[in-house]
Amino acid sequence: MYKSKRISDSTIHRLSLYYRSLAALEKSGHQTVCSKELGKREKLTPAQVRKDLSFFGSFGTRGLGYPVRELKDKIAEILGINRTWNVAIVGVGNIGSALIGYKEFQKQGFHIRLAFDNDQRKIGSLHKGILISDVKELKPLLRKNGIQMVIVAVPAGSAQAVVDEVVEAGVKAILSFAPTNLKVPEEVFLRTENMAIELEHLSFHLAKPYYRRPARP
Amino acid sequence: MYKSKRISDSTIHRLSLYYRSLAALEKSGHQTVCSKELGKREKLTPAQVRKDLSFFGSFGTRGLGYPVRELKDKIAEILGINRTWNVAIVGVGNIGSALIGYKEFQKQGFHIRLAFDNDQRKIGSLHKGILISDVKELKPLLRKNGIQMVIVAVPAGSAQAVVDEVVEAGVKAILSFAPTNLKVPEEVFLRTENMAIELEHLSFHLAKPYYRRPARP
DNA sequence: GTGCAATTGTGAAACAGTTCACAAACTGAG
DNA sequence: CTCAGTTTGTGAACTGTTTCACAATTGCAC
Repeated sequence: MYKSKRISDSTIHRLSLYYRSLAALEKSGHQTVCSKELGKREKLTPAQVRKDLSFFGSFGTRGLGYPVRELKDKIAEILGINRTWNVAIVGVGNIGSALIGYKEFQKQGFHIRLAFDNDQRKIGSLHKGILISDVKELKPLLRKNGIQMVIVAVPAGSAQAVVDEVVEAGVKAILSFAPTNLKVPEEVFLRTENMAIELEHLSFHLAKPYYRRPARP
Repeated sequence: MYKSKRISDSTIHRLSLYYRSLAALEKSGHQTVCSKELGKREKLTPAQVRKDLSFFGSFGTRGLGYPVRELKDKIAEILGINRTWNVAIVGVGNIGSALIGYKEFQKQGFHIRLAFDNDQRKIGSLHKGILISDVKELKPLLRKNGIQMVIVAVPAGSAQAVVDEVVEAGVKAILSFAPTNLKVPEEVFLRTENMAIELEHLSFHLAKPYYRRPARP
């Protein structure tokens, strides 16, 4: 039975993985899938799959498994991707520019509606079909366009100032690519992504001598 | 005392955070820092900081704290970023292209030496100072240039084929941005990054009604 | 129908990660 | 040299997550 409880980040992350596997399964014509198969595809134990899903309800049929189409829709609902979201990007440098053109976002219903920069040479120009606005216009434009999520891709030094504006505009979800710590009020959800840290993770594993790889299941 | 043990991903991730805080502290002229201060800067408990560091040795002085410069260097050594790494990027689309120009990599000693694509219009051209090679040349060129890490930024459909080549070339660390599951042999370290999943995480938090935000410390 | 095989949903157990709490070790003042 | 004040390093306790194991259900064959 469904219980309201704190759902862990790892569970949410895995829901996204299940969603992708289910989408693939649906495409290849599967009607149902069991936790064993879904687990195999995502390198997880069947128990993990069942436990994750059980936090949100009971969607399977004993002896048979889960209905692919239905479960996929249910997860979309849980993740809030059964709808579209209005997203803005601040900072049209390397990363920001890449994200504007990133097809996967469109596909999942994340629509990039606005892009901002502080470089006069970029402001007013079209970038992959998006007009780049002056970051000075950030707050009013976010409000006016009903933006719900903002991706911050500016240098570390200017990130906090941008985030403050974004918060003031009433946006409650921010994804930052700035390699710095950011302060946001309690009610705003912030995630920070750092590509360099990902490479450092690789480097740690190559560097040894600390760490031993655990046995695979 | 230093104990060889499986180090958790979270600890490794936090080491990267400490490294950044320490670099900032060094720049601002601090000689020493205590776990309380370091924890405050990264929104972690002092105990967490001390525990993380204790996995690798004992670097502090009781009553005083940690020597900033020394600890920073030590963490660099642990993470393997006290040296340079030769990195190649496969796929010069939105993401790949952004990463080629990403300054933070250079700064941390990750040098992008090669870039590959399968688009004849891109092959042979310079992209932000890097010559784009034909992906058909992948294996020999990785070998010849002593590439130690590869970033895979190709569409989901071609990712496994690329990864197989990369593995055959003897590369032991791969960072993938392809939204798909990849198989690699036991001895190869693979991390998969997926921007869309990050946005789905935001979306989950906005969507409710599942989840209740936990109290902040 | 009945029975067999399959698979879920879920408490309980095991494991992993975090925080506590305190002895040990150091600094600096007097 | 001693003492008060700090802060580390680390077992132990705690908290959270994953895995186990099994009753409860269902599908399907006959």
